[in-house]
Amino acid sequence: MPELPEVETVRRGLVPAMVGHAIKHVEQRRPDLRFPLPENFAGRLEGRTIESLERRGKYLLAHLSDGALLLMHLGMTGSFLISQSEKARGKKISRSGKLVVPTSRGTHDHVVFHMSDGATVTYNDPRRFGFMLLVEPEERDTHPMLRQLGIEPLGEELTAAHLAAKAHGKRTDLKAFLLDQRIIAGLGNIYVCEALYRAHLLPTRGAASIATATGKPTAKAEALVTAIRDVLNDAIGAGGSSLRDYRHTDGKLGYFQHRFAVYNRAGKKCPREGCGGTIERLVQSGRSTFYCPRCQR
DNA sequence: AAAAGCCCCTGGACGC
DNA sequence: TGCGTCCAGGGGCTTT
Repeated sequence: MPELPEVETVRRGLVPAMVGHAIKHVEQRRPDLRFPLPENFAGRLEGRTIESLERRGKYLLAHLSDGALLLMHLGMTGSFLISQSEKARGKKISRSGKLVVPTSRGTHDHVVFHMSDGATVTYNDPRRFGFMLLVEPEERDTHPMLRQLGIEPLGEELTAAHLAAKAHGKRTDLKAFLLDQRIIAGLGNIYVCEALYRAHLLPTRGAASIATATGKPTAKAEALVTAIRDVLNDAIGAGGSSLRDYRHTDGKLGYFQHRFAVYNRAGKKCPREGCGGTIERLVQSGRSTFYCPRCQR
């Protein structure tokens, strides 16, 4: 799933098709994703224009012209595909007289947005861990799904001092700390592994070890902040990672997975020049961690 | 209050 | 070819 770089890539892909355009029609093909879709979902969207599309952590927030917010999360396997409607590209009729639907309809296409400019935006999600909710404008920061979110890692709030202050006194290991969306919003299993590798820090070390006894940042906290920013920016620059069913809004793949140093590379050589170590896998709080035991301390 | 498990769901990879 | 097992980018909820 989509972590911050993938969600940001999706957001950028959706903007031309959705922002500034009205939602003409919504096809809702099942009553629920992870949660039930909102009451009268299509009716509350149709006729509204999407004024902007924001990302907050791993969430997407579409600001609608009536003030409402369409809150969307991709879960593990959610993706959007943009295509042109039959009308916009001209209906194709086969010799038998049947309408040929230009876009193949996947079995897990759950919601289809038909936009006023002729684009269709299809939400596909095999595991249905994703969700869509409608949120009142004043709930932008207080809705239960958003209230607890921590800082944006690409904003100015991510500093060594901030991280150290949050880590001070924590009993968890550093990996669980970074995965906690209440601390930093948007990091997931891949980019936490990659950031820890870049910062030369063991995922199993205590979170509090990036701070002094009084909660001040150490050099480790500085290295971690730099590593987090760099890995996220590199991944966004590469269009995110495409693992399994994850795709861009245009159906193309993201290429960052070719640059994973540790994620999913157990048994392979550490890519660092002259290291010669082997990437190992371990399980922390039920999830795979990949790291280089020679580079990371 | 914080931390650790369990669970939601589908599908792909792998072993037999 | 078929079946069983394990694993997967997340996160809410329940239990300790």
